[in-house]
Order: sequence, then structure tokens, then C-alpha cells
Amino acid sequence: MRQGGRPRDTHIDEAVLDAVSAILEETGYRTLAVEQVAKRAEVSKAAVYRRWPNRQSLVLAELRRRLGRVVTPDTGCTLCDLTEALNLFARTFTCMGPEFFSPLLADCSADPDLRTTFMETLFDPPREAVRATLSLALERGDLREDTDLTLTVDTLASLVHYRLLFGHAPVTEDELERAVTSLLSGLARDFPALRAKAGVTHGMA
Amino acid sequence: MRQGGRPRDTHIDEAVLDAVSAILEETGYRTLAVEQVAKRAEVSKAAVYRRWPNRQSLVLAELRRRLGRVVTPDTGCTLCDLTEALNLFARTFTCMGPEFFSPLLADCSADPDLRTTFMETLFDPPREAVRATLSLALERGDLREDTDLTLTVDTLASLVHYRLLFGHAPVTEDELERAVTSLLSGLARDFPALRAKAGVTHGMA
Amino acid sequence: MRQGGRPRDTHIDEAVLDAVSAILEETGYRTLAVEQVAKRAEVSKAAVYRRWPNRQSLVLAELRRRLGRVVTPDTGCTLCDLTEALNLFARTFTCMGPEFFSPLLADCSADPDLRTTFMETLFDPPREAVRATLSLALERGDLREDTDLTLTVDTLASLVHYRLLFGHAPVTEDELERAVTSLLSGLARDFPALRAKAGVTHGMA
Amino acid sequence: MRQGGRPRDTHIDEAVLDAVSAILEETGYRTLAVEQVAKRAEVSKAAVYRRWPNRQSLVLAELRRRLGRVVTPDTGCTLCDLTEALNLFARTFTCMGPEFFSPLLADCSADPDLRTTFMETLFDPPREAVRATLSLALERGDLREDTDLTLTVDTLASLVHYRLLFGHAPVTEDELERAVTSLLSGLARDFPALRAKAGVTHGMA
DNA sequence: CGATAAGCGAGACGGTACGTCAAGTCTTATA
DNA sequence: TATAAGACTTGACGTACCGTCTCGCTTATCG
Repeated sequence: MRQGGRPRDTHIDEAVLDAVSAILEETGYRTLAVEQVAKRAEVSKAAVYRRWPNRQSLVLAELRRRLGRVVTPDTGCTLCDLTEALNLFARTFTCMGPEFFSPLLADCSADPDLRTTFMETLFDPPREAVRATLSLALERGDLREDTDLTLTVDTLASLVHYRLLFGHAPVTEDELERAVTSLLSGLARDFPALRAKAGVTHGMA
Repeated sequence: MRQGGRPRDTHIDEAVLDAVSAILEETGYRTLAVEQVAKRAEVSKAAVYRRWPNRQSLVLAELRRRLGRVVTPDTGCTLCDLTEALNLFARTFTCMGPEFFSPLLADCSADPDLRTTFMETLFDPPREAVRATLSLALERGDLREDTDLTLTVDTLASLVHYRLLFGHAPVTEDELERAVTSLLSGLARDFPALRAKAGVTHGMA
Repeated sequence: MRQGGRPRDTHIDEAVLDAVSAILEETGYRTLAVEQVAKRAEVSKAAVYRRWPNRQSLVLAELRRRLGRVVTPDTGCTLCDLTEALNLFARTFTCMGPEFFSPLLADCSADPDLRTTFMETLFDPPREAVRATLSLALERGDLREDTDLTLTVDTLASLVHYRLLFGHAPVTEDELERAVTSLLSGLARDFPALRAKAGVTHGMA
Repeated sequence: MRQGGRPRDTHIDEAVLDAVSAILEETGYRTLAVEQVAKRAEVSKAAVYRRWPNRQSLVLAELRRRLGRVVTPDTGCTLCDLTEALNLFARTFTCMGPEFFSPLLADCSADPDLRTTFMETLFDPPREAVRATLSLALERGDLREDTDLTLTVDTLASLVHYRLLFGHAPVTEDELERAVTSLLSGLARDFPALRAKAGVTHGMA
């Protein structure tokens, strides 16, 4: 009862995830079948199901493996750090395979446990790096004190996700730098004037 | 042989989409099976397949139905217009069911035609409204001339999609207003200083 | 709702039972797998399961097919009729495959419905022929009036089953004739004497 | 290396057969899985397989345990002895669980060794008792000299098996007595007449 | 007494079959 | 020709046993 029994063969874990990886690469998420994974890994179906309860968990595990360590850049230069953080963020999802991310989320949404796992292992970690970078900038006094951190993280992260997901525009370093720049500098030619006008029209403070 | 034979029963189109709608609402995208749709609509499977070639098109049709007319606000107040445009954008996807959007895209991605249809019918129209709002503001001279329209549309649109998709934070009117505000005003306490510093550190222009 | 829909392809019923038959012949009951049956019949597994809910029913159906019409001999000669009836009985099970009979019963025993079907389709019909033959003999006045019909049917039928089942002794025409003869004539050299003795010893009436 | 090592725990043998027994009783032969047996006996699967090589042997062992000593009645009264022998025979299989007997045979049939074991341990012993009883009667001069012993053993034994196996009629003491009686006395009202008639019709000797 | 050899519980392993379900196509009879 | 009904092929699903195989531990007997 302790923890007896034959220990699991760790080569199998690896072989299975390798197979998942290969199939994801070759034919994508939709066609990934547990049976094929097992066959490709030269492993029995039971051995797979003993480790992961369903396809979703399987892909989740593989993507988590790809995620690896997420680092927070800290050079003292806010503009550079943010751009770099965003680049890392983008690279994370590029190398993870953005096209697996969304169907996986969709599949996970039905089952709360799965969804939680998804959020905790794939969604949160890369966001944390961006948030940490912003925190550093805030401490350094480079950002306005009323900055809403969550909103800002979302604004930056969502842009990457959005473009990767829909693929309607590229996610280059240059583009990301422009996005950071424009977010920091603001779009308005004369923001106080805009606000005043809005105040007149709408009673905004 | 133009249109001989029995004409299609238009009640069926409606009934089917209603069934799709109900199932999407109740159990989500993943569990939506054509067989169930047909049964629920009290219609034969063949009648469904005669109208739409597969599940994806079926959901696509239902979401397009929900999309309706997209309007561009134009009050002369940039701050108000943008906030309103974003609210409309959010409402569009809220009522369309944000959780169906991304898995549908994922499913459509395999087939280029389907993907194109997806982009043209569901992705572009609501974006156009935001873009038009921004164009008006630009013409009005309220935005900096070097504003990258596509990047800005993406920044705003992505935020909405992102939050709806992952559900980690709310998409209220208030939140959107703050997002617009911060985008227009900029986050930097002293942007030129940041840029100078970056220039020294990294050789940025 | 009436009875519309595509009618079942009767070739499939045949092909499946043929496949069952072939497999039973070649490798026996235990190895008969629905999947193999389907493959051999060049038919989908679903088509099989649409017709029969499980392996047992499948074999049941095939054996019933083999059973065919059971006839009652009636020549006026009791000795001959009975021998012939028993030969028919034996041939029925020989050609049906006696080795499938008992494991099938075993498999059916768990499920009451299945068991009933088994009894009604495989067990009762051949017995009826023997019983009918005995009835004729009784009417003819060839048998003692106190003959227990059920007991006699069982005595004859069981012998056949027993030998076929355990295979420890042959079931030839000759053997059956001797069995019928000995049953009709009795084994005792002097039955009344035996009975008297038993009465003395044990108080039997 | 003769007999070094830890000796087998004899409680396990018992516990396993008890579990087999219980499962046979409760859900029958088909559902008897070694895994379940082990679990129920609170014993490891390996411990079971160390003792018996497969399910069949397992059940075989349990039934052999139930068989116990088979005795041959010898009171000098043929009618009584035979009835008693048959009662013993019936009781043997009743307490052994008749419904496990035939499917077990079926399962054993694939493997010749297993089949031999089956016949030698379960089939022959109770038959021997009946045969011995008949032999005594024959020596005593109570049976006709041309009595075919094997055929008679089969006739009696098969009746019991048949009824127990198919369960379509009871196997009471009373029924068995009537069977013995009718077998000894014969069914024919006038056997010579029947034979003569058959001789005329069929040329039977 | 310590080495050796086997027994033991736990459970992983490769297989094989199970019975279910959905996708998308096809076939009939009816309207 | 559209329709409802439902059969059809295909192929994945997740489950359950089979009989074998470690693993780390326990328990006898032998040298």
C-alpha cells in the first residue's frame, strides 16, 4: 500500500509526448487520436490512459513540456524590457504551436478540471513574465502610478494571441516594438483636449 | 431543369439554426453533433446536409445570423465613439457566444475555403466598425498622424476577444473605457525620457 | 415515423451469419470476435451491432439458421420412429456444432432474456419432435399409459447431448437404436422381483 | 536450491478458491475474471498465477474441491442402490454448480491437457460410482446379461446433467426414482410385439 | 547468524476485444 | 425534386481482462 508496485517506465512518458508532438506537427490537433499516439510511441493504449485520462490532457502535457522556463527580462530599460518580454511571449506561443492552443482550450472548456489545468499550465505562466516586467517598470517609476496592471498585461498579451490565432497580420519584432511604443506614448495628439471634449459631450470626468 | 421539383421548406432552415443555437447555448460547441441538431429540429439529417456541407458551416451560419448589422458610431467625440465602438464589438461577441468563436476557427483552419468564409463573415465585419471609427477620429485630427490603424484595431479588438475567450477578467463598459483611455493617453509618465534612455542603452532611434 | 428509411440490406444479414459460421467452424466459439466477424463479412461493425446486440445473439442466430425445420417421423412403427427421431435429433446438433451449444448456453445464462431466447430457439424445437413421436406412440397404444413424457424426452435427448458434449463415446445410429431398445424393453431381468425386494428392504411401494 | 525460500501461504490457496466459489455463485462463470478473484481474495494477481496457470484451472480446482469423495452404495437392493447412486450423482453436481460444468468444459476443450484434467478430475469419478453400482447389480444377476454398461451409465448420468444444465425440469429424488424404475422396467406395453412389428416393417432383427 | 531463495502485494506492461458514438454518404418510400 | 427515416462505412472512444513482468519487502531454511 505504501507506494509499492512496479514503477512506471519513464521512457514511456517521453515516447508518448514525443509521439504527440510529432502528430501535432504533422497532421494537427484534430486528427490526434490516442490510438495513433500509442502506436507511434510503440506503447500500449493502456499505458497512455494510465498516465493521461484523455486526448486533451495528453496535448496539455506536451504543450506544457514545450513551454519550459519563462524568464523575465530586466535590463533597466523599460522600452527594451517590454519589447523583449513581448517577443518572448510571442515566441513561446509560436514554438508551442498557436494552432493547438485554441482548439485545446475549446476542448478543455467543457470540463472544469481540465480548464483549470489548462489555465494554470499554459495560460498563466507566460503572462506572469509580462506582468513581472511591467511591475519592475512601475517600481522604477517609468509608468504612471494609476496604471492598471492586469489591463495592460491583457492588452499586450491579447495582441499576440489574436494575431497568432487568426493569422491576419504578422507578429514580428518590429510590430511588437511599435505596439509597445504606441501603448506607452499614447495615440492621442492632445489627450487633455479629447477628454475635455468628451466631458462636454458626455459628462465624463 | 432550372428549379423544377419540390421547393425547399424555408421553415427547415430556421428550425435547424434554432436547434444549433440551442445546443450551442446548452452544451457548447464540442458536443454539437449534426445528428442531434437534426433530431432537435425534427428534421432529417439529409435535409441539414443538403443546406450545409458540415458542422462548421452550420455553426458559421448560426453565428452569422446572430451577427446582424454592425454600425459605426459617429458623434464627433473620439473618446465616446471609440468606447462605444468597443462596447458594440464586445456585445457582438458576447451575444454571439465567444466560446464558440475560437474552436470554430480552429475547426475551420483545416479547410482554406471554410477559413476564408469564417474570416469574411465573422471576423472582418465587426472589426470594420472599429476601424471606421478610428478613421473618423484620424480625419478629425484627434489622433497622431503616424497612427497604425491595423495595429490599433487589433489592440482594441484583441483585448475583447482575449477576455471573452479565456474568461479570466470581465469585459464591462467601465473596463473598456479605461482601456481606450489608457491607449489614447499612453502609459508612460515621461515617454520622451524613456525613449532617450532606450536610445542610449540599445541604440534605438 | 411510419416505417420510412432505407431498408436493411439483407445481404448483410446473410454475409454476417456466413462469417459467423465460418469462424465457428475454423476456430470455435471462444475466439469468435464481433470485430473479426465484421471484417470477414466485409461489413462494418456498426452494421452488425444494429442487427444483434452482442456476440451471443450473433451465434444464437447462426445456430438457429442451422437448425432449420424439425420434422416428426410417423411410420406407424414405434421402434423405428423413435430411433429415427433420435437420429434426427443427433444430426441436428451434430450439424449445428455441439461444441458451440454449451458455451453459448453458459454465456446466455447471465442474461435472462438471452437465456429465454436460447431455450426457445435452440433447445425446445428439436425436443418437440421427439415428444411428438412419443405422443404418437402413446396414442397408438404402444407405450404404457403411465409413461412420463417429459422424463422420457429428457432421457433420450440428454443421452445425445451428453455424448456430443463430452465426446467420451460415439453417437452412432446403432448406439441410438440400442438405447431406444433398452429403454423400451427395460433393463431388469425380472422387474417385479426387484420391486418386491426393494419393498422388503426399504419400504418402497 | 531445493526448497529454499519462503514457503507458500496456504491461506491464500483457500482464500482464492473461496473467492472463485463466491463469484461463481453470484455472477457465474462468464464474469469470473482472475483480476476480480484476486481482489476479492485480497491477494495479488501474481499469487494466483503462481498457483494456477489460468482461469480454467482455477475453476477446475474449485470444482474438484467441491467434488469430494464419491461413494458407491451397496445395500443389495438394486432399485435402491441405483436410485441412491443417482441421487448422489445429482447432489455432486448440484453442489458443484452444474452451470459451471459445461462452459468450463467448453473452455477446456481448446487445450488438450486441460481437457484431460477436466475429464479425469470432474467427469469420470462420479460416473465411476454409478458404473460400480450397476456392476454390482449385474453380478447379483438383477440385470439382463446383455446390458451395455457404458450406455446405461450415460443414460442415467446424462439425464441428471441435462436437467441441471438447462434447468427446464427439476432433479428431485422422486424424479430420479421414477427414471430408474422406468429404465429398469421398460416403457413398452408389449415389447416383443413392438419388435415383431418393427421386424416386419424394417427388417430389424 | 547471515546468505540465499522464494513468496508476496502492488501495479505497470503489451495485447485484444468490447460496446458506443459521431461523421458524412446513400437508399428507400412518400409528398 | 425535397423530404423523413434510417441504413451504411469508417474510425476513435474509453473500459476491462488477459497473462507477464518488475519492484521492494518479508519470511523461511541452509550453510
